[in-house]
Amino acid sequence: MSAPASPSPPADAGAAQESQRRAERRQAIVERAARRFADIGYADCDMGNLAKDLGIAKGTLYLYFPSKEELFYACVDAGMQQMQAAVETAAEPHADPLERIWHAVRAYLEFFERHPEHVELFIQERASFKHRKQPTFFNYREQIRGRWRAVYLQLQQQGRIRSDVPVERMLEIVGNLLYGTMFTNHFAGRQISLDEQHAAVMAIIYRGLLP
Amino acid sequence: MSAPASPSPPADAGAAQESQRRAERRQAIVERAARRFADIGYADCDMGNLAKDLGIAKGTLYLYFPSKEELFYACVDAGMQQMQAAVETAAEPHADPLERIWHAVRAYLEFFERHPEHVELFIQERASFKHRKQPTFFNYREQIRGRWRAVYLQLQQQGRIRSDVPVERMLEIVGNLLYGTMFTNHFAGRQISLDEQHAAVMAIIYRGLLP
Amino acid sequence: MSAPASPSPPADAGAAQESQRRAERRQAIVERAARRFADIGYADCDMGNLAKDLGIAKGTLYLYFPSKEELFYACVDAGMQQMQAAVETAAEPHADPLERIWHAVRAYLEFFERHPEHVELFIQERASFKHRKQPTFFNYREQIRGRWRAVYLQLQQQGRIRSDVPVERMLEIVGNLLYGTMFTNHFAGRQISLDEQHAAVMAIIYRGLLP
Amino acid sequence: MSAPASPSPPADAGAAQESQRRAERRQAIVERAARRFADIGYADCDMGNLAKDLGIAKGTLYLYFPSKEELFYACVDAGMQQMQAAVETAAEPHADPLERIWHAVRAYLEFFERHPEHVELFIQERASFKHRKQPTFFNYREQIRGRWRAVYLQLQQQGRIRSDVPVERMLEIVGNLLYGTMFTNHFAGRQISLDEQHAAVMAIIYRGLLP
DNA sequence: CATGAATGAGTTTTCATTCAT
DNA sequence: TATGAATGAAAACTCATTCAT
Repeated sequence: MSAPASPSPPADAGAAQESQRRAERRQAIVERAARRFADIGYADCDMGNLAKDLGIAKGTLYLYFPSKEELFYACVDAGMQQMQAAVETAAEPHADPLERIWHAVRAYLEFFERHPEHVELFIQERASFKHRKQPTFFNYREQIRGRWRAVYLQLQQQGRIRSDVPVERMLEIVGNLLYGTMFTNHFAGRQISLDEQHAAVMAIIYRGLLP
Repeated sequence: MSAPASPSPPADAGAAQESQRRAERRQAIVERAARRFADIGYADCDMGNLAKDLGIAKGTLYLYFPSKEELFYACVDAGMQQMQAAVETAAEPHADPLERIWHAVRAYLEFFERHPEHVELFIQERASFKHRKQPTFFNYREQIRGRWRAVYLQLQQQGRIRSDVPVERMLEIVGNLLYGTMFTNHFAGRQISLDEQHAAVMAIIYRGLLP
Repeated sequence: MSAPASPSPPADAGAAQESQRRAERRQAIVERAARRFADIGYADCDMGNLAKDLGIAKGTLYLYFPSKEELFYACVDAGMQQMQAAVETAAEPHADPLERIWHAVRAYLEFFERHPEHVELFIQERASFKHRKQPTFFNYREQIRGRWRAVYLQLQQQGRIRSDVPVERMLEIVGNLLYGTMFTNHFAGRQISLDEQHAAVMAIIYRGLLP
Repeated sequence: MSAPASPSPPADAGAAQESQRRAERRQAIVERAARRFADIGYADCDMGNLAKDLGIAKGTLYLYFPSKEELFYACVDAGMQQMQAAVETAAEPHADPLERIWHAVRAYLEFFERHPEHVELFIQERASFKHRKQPTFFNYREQIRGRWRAVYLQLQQQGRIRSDVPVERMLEIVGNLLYGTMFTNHFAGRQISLDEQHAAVMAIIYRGLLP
C-alpha cells in the first residue's frame, strides 16, 4: 500500500525512525564503553580502540557524545538507572514492608553480581573525576533513600522495628552495609552463595550479633 | 670484625646513620606523595611537581623508588599499616571481647576520619592498577580477619553472641558494614557526630533492626 | 520542443531561472563566507558552521564550491572585483587625469574603510595558501596598473608631472603607498578623518616633503 | 691550570655557562622556526618536524618554549628587533637629518630584502592570531615613530621640509609607503635594483609627482 | 648521592569531504 | 538538488624515565 491512512505521515515516521536508530546506537555505544571502561580503566581506554571495537570511526563516537568524559558519565548513569529499576521491580510486587526490604536487598546484591562492570565504574568515576562534587552513586542515594524512608517509618509506627534508633540511622547503616558488601563481593570474591549471603545479611540486619 | 670497642663503631655507625637518613627521607616522600595522590589523583600527580614540592630533584625520587607505581604502592601500604596499628592500639588495653570489638570499630572509623587521604588511595589503587590481582586493602583483610576470628569464636563459645550465624559470616558482615561506612562518610559526608554514628552502628550490630 | 507558446518557455525559462537561483545562492554563500573568513580566520572557519549560518546543509555547500579553498578564492576574487569597480566608478565621471587620480585614491581608501573584511582576506590568503604563486591582489595589480599607466603617461607628456622619474616607478610608489595605508588603517586604526588623510596623502604625492 | 685566580668561582661559571648554552639553543630554535613558519605557514608547521629538523626531541622544544604560539611570537619579536637594530645602525653615523632619513629608508628596504622570512611572519601573525589586539609590527611602530618624530620636527623648524603638512602626517605617509613597498617587493617581486627603487622612492618622498 | 636536561611514546579531538538516501 | 551521518587523518602537548655530569 502506498501511503495508508496511517496517523503518522511519512516525514514524521522517517524522523521517528531516525531518532530511534540514533537512540539504539547510543545505547550500543554506552554498553560497549561501560564494559571497556570497567575492564581496562578510564585512563587506559582510548576512544580509537573503542570505536574500532564498535566497528565505527573515531569521529562517529563524537557525533553521539561530545567527549570521552561525557560518554563515561552516560555509562555510569545508565548503570545507576538499571540498578534502581532492578531494585524497584523486585520490591514492587510485595506489600509487606519487611518483605519489600528483603527482596530489595536481594535485588541490590544480585544486580551488582550480574553487572560487575558498574561496580568498577563507580571506582573509576571517583578516581578520575575528583572535581565532580559528588560521585553519581551518591547523587542517586538521597533519591533512593527518600523512597525507603517511608517504608521504615511505617514499620516503626507499627512497632515492627525498634524505636530507639532513628530511621535515618537505620537507612544509613543498611545502605552502608550493602554498599560495603557489594564492593567486597566484587574485589575479594564471595565465598558462599548469594542466597547464603543474603540470608546472613538479613539475619544480622534483623537481629544483630547478640543472641 | 674490624669494629673497635668504641660504643658506636664508625663504620657501622656511618652505615646505620646513612641507612636511617635514607629511611627518613623515604618516609617523607611517602607522606607527601600520599597526600598528593589522594588530592589530585594518581594520573594527575606528576613526579616533577612532587619532587619540586619536596625540594629535591626529579631524578632523586628514582633513587628511593624505582617507579611511580612502586611509590604509590608504598603509600597505600603505609596507610594500611597505620590503620592496623591504630585499631590494634585501641583494642589492646581491653580484655573483654565485646569491648575489644567496640573500641576497634571506633578506632577504624576514627582512623579514616582523620586520614581521608587513605580512603582516596584505595580508590586510586583500584582504578589505576586493575592488573594487580587484589587491592592492597583486601590483601590485609585476611590477616586482620584472622586475629578477630578468634575473638568472635570465643564470644560464641561463651554464648555471648548468637550461634545460628557462622563466625565467618559475622566477620564479613561487620567488615562490610564498616567498609561501606568509611566510604560513605568520606564521599557523602557524615551528618552526625562520630560518637553518635558509632553508637548507632554498634546498636544495630548487636541487636539488629527488630525490636 | 514541448514548450508551448507561453511568453516564457518553461524549459528555457526554467533553466534560466534555475541558473539565476544558483547564481544568487552562490553569491549569498560568498558574502557570508567572506565575512566569516575575515572575522575568525580561514583555519578557524569551518564549513559546518558556515552552512548552519546560511541555513543549508553542509553537503549543499559542496554543490556550489568544490572545496573550502575554492570558496575562499571566490571570496577574495569577489572583493577585488568590487574594489576595482568602486575605483572605476569614482574616476569615470572625471576627464582631467589629475582629478581622476585624486578620486581614484579616495575611492580606494574608502572601499577598504567600508569593507575591512577584504583587507583581512588578503592576509588570510597569503598566510594559508603559500603555494599559490601570487596572491590574488597582485594578480589584479598588473591589470589595474595597465589602465593607469596611460593616465600617467598622458600627464607626463603634457608636462603636468615630472619627467625625471619613469611612469613605472610612479605607479609602483603610489600603489605601494596606498597599499601600506590601507593595511595600516586597518591594523593600527586611522587617527584622522578619511578626508584629512586623503588630503595629506595627495599633498605628499603631488609635492613631496620638501618645501 | 686547574682553577686560576679567576674572579668567577666554578659554581657561578657553571651556571653562567649553562645559562649561555640555553640562550644559544633558544636562538637556534628561533632561527630555524622562523624560517619554517615563513616557508610553510604557521598552521602547516608542526612541532614534531621542527624538532626533527633541529635534531632534538619534540619534548625538548617545550623545555624552551611553553607552546607553539609562544615560539612563534619569539620569532616575530626577534625579527622586529633585528630590523630596528639594522635601521638604527644605518642612520647612526649620519648627523644631517635628511641623510639619516635617506639611510634609514635604505636600511629598512634592505633588511626585508635580506630577511624575507620576517615579512612572512607578519602575515602569519595577523592571520593566525587575530585575538592579539595589535600585531607585533604595530606594537613597535609607535616606539620607532617616536624617535623619528624629533628628526622631522627639527627639519621643519629649519625650514628644510614643508610646513603645511603636520609632521605626524609625514611620519604616517612615509611609514605607509615603506610598509607597502616592503610587502610588494616580497609578494610581487622587485623589477629594478634596490638602489634604483630607493632613489625613486626618495625622489617622490622629497619632491612628489608634480614637476 | 644528587641533579635536571633530554627523550618520545601516547591520546583526544576537530573538521573537510564523501555518499547513501 | 539537498541532506547530514559517517569518515579518518592529523598534531599539540605531557610526563615517566634515563643518564651524563
